[in-house]
Amino acid sequence: MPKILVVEDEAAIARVLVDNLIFEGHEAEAVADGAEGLERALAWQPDLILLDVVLPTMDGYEVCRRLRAQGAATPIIMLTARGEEVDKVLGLELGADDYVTKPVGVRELMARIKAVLRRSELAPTTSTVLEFGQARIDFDRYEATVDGQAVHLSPKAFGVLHLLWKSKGRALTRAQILEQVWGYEVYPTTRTVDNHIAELRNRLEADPAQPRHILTVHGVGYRFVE
Amino acid sequence: MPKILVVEDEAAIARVLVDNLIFEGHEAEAVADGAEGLERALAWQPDLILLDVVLPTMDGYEVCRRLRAQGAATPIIMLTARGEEVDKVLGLELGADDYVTKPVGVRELMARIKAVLRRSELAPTTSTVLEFGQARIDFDRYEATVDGQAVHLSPKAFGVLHLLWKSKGRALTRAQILEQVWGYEVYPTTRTVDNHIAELRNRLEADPAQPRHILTVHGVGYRFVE
DNA sequence: ACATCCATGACAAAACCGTGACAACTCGGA
DNA sequence: TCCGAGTTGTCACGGTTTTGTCATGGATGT
Repeated sequence: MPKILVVEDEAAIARVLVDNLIFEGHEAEAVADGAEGLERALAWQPDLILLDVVLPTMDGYEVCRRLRAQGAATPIIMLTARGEEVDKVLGLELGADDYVTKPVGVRELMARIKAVLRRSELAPTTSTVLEFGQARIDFDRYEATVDGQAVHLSPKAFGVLHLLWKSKGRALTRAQILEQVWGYEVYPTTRTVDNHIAELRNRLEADPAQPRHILTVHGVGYRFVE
Repeated sequence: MPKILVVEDEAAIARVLVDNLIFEGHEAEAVADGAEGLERALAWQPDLILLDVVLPTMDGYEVCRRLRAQGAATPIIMLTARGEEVDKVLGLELGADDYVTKPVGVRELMARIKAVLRRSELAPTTSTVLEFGQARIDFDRYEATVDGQAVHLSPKAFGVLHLLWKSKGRALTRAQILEQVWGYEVYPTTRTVDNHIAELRNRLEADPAQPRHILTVHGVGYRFVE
């Protein structure tokens, strides 16, 4: 259950936010000024901070800067009024993870929160090595092995597999795969994708006729499971 | 091509909006009162709703509240007249995604629409996993399990179930189901729907003869309850 | 010039879908 | 309560669409 700290001086908005956060199954707390926000953030160690820019005692930018200076990696979503300078918020200088412009729909805000939380959970997945079954694929080195034996994969095959892996589990249409791997301009037949899928299965699956990882979703496209 | 519903009682404004939306490449429809708006929103499943606050039969706030109560996640842009009490906190609570004050430039409104649509695409889809009884269906992965055992569903079956779920609780006619899942041009017999319902019941219901979730509404169609 | 890669099209295999027929059921009226 | 019209459940069949596979020839880079 993620802990979320709301730093917001308008009581009505703070209440709405906290209520919704709790309804979404988070643990939520609100404080009304900047100094208190900083203190609470350090003491409570929330998983995410919703930080208004305009605050008494210390503005949101400053809170953000000081947190980062302390080495806190907590994701921060800034709440800015429409028309405020937004560029610097996301810059490295401040290190906020996202920002929203008020007024903002609760639904959208909740969605952003989910997105940021998910990203921060997944963050350490910097690994470029995929392993499944007997196969091992290193996308940095463009190397693949099965049972320790090197097998050759074409560049496109690497691309397709990488995309499927990044989208782990989700079914992707052939059009999506083409767009992502081939790029916008080029548009080969969707049948082309099948070819590369076949190559991957033939070279990586134990039984290419009964694939266990590179799966077909009839009428839709393909998906990958580890 | 995103579908956009305009709920606006001033015919002149509604017409301008619809014309512009169509010109921008959207599919657009207008209705002139609140109750009708709610009904159309549920039946047509638009991708975005432009919702006037002042409406006959049911005001915009109420339409918004009821939609959200039904679990609809459709993005909503509220249209308020200048000088009206724009209670943004109230709006926040109701889950509108943006506000626009009339009179508004068409260009600005179109820009907002684009922004909201883009955000809603990027937003992490509010759970694509449906669970009921012993069944679990992941619409992203096109994967279904019962008691943890994988079961196979055809693409159309996924489509039908997804629609019923989005309209949870409400009865849908076979014609509505065909329109949403199959699309405009194609019009198979309504009996075809029964087939896919049968497939769903056979594979997902504990006792297909006594369905507890995928229900028949005699003389109307089908409805789904969790 | 050579090897690799890749897009295309043709064909076979598999999955899916629509249809129609008939049985079972529902509901309202007699 | 019974009956009949209309509605829904079920099933199997055949056509259609989608996918797997392969061979061919063009493109690219060495």
